[in-house]
Amino acid sequence: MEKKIFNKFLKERGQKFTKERSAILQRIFSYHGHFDTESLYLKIRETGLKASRASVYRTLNLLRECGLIEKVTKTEHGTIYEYTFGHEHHDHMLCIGCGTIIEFYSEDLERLQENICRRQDFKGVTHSLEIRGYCKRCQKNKK
Amino acid sequence: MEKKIFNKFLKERGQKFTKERSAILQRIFSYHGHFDTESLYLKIRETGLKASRASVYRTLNLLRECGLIEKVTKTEHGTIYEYTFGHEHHDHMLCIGCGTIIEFYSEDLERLQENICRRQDFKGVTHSLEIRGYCKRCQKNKK
DNA sequence: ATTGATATTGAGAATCAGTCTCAATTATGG
DNA sequence: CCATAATTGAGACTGATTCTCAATATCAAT
Ligand SMILES: [Mn+2]
Ligand SMILES: [Mn+2]
Ligand SMILES: [Zn+2]
Ligand SMILES: [Zn+2]
Repeated sequence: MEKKIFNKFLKERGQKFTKERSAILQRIFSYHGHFDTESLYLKIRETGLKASRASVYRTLNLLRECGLIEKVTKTEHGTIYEYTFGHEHHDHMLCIGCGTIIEFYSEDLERLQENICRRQDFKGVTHSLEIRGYCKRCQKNKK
Repeated sequence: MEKKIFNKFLKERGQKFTKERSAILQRIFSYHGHFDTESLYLKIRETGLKASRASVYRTLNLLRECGLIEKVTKTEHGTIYEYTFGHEHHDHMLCIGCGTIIEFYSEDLERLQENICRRQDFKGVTHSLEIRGYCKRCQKNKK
């Protein structure tokens, strides 16, 4: 399914659906969640498939333009992406203690943001809300 | 006022309030808003004061720890900070067209976020909400 | 004011994610 | 199969940020 979408996207731009791009897409699809560029690159090597770092970076940009993945956040160690096709929009809590990412979605929150944009004559396209703090477990460990 | 705070912060850690740190703080204070590291560095040179890039980076980190400034966002061209002391908390809309930053604050939004955290047993410390889209002017220009 | 212990500075080296180069290779429509 | 244009990958490059370390500045105690 996602292959079809990517293929169509590439065709429309006169670009090619190569082995490397296929390998990258396949691996990302296997995550069904968050991943960073370097892990992705290493995972691909591990599994015998091949694609250079350059191709991984290039393909991630294509997949983003195509709408299959999104940047979640930039850490000191690189950009974190997530596979979004077939996943509902959501925002993130990030535990400062252990790095855990909690996903959440609130209809009220989304609606409220739309109202705020309207009030400012701003046409919102995307947004990212990241709440940093301590997860349940890390709160306990601190005591 | 902000000098006093920074000074106290440094003393408590056995650190020194040097000419360079003073120059950097002074310049930041003159912005009363958003700024990026490189502009800050250049501005300091322009005005005859002196501080190396290394000192600017080091001092920005200190000021952040001290709570006088905050990171707003990371762009491809570097980190953007803002002076927060004496300014109320707010979030940002970022125009994809022209780069304009609009600040906004919503009591409802803040309260809603707190509720969401509570529901997940998450202890929120900070958050950043960035809405990307098109400002009033850029919406017009597109037509 | 002098001293001494400690923190800071700055020039340039180092780091590191991400991008670019370009010659060799591959996909694709006909 | 062919021709053409896109892609690949190794390694060079970029640009922001951090690190190194010898020279210098700060400051509390004398
Ligand atoms: Mn997610
Ligand atoms: Mn602001
Ligand atoms: Zn945690
Ligand atoms: Zn605009």
